[in-house]
Amino acid sequence: MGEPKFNRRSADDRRRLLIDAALRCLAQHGADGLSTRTIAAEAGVSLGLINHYYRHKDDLIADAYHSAASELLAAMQAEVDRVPASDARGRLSAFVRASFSGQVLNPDLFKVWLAFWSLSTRSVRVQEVHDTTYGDYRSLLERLLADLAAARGIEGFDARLAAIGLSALLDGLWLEWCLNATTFTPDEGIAMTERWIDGFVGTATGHC
Amino acid sequence: MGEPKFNRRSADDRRRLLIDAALRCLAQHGADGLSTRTIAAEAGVSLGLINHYYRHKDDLIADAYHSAASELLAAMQAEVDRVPASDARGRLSAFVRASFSGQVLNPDLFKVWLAFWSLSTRSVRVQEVHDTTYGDYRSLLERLLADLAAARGIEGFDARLAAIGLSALLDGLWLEWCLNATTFTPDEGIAMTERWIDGFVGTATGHC
DNA sequence: GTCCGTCTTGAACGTTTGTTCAACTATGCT
DNA sequence: AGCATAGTTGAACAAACGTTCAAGACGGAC
Repeated sequence: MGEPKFNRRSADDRRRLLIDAALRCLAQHGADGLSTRTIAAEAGVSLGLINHYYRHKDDLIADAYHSAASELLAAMQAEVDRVPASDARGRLSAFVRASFSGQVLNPDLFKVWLAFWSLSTRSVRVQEVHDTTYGDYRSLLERLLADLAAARGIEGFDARLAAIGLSALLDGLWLEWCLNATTFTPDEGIAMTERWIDGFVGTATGHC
Repeated sequence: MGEPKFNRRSADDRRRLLIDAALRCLAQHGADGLSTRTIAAEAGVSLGLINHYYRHKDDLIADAYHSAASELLAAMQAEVDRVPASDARGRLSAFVRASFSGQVLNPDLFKVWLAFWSLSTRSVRVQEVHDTTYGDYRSLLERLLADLAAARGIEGFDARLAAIGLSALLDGLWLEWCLNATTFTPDEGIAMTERWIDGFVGTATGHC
């Protein structure tokens, strides 16, 4: 007669439910407001279920980090792929534009990442997730930059260093904007980054 | 006869003692390991003393943020001032070198800043400290960049935007290195930043 | 030497934390 | 229909948290 007190789900469904709930909690309350009880309430399940699927809270957060980072990277890649491979410069611009879109330039997302970074200094599990996902992120940038250098016939271009510099500039602008959104506008951020790209690629061979 | 169980100190001395202890705790254990009991133990005082000088723990952290940021900025300014004002480019290089010195490029310091950033999204008190200290930081950079542009006779130079970009690049490289020190060396970071400066100042007028 | 003011102490309180586990129940199988 | 399995629950636990406050002790004033 009465409604069932709970439904049974597959392990994959449950894990996704818990991960999404954890990400919402992090976005809302930051790292300090993230407790097993908060996550359970947000997911609409009982407290004990979390420890049934994750031995420790940190394991869930590591999974959430991996999920969020993968999703973000996939979204960036999709934006890049809207531009044909023949237009190497345009693909790079698509990446930059995506980096300053409302989905990324978001104080809530910043709170989530702050929590991940904090935990990565304490948990090797999270540290590993960071290393792999950030490596993928930089690989994408490196490929885009190398393609551009190749298209312009630039030789001896250090794509690795360029990718590190560009990702640092993007991350730094993202960081500053999330900490205080009044210092500059997203458009100014885009202009600054575009200029960096042109400067770096333009002077890579030592001439103009 | 016996040693006194405690010594009385001035309010300023006590506050400094507590601030330094809090900073050491943050460097060691990060934001999560920071409790009033840990700070008290590190400072060698009783638990109650903290709440005697600071109504709330966040007030102590805000004070610690202000202290650490001021000290860091003063150290940077001192390094810059070792180069004569006539050498605008050299002063900027001194700032860059100081940014990649062992004192700054330090995972322990990173943990401290992570805690400050996390708290700044929650406490208006800490947010205010961030806004003022970061404003000072960017003002110094802006002055150095404007001096360089003036020395080179560049007109229409947007020092504000340049300072934002340079600080973002520096912060981004600092962030990446602290999260994973194997991706690039400090010297590579210096080279990248120097190149950014030359590129930005060189192309500011639109010619080579 | 004694006294007073206040700086300092540490026990105590009420929350909240992560984790455990015995009990319960939905669900597929026979 | 009933059984076995396993997904789910929520009470319980010990530990740690920030904060309060009455009691204690140092150190200067007299």
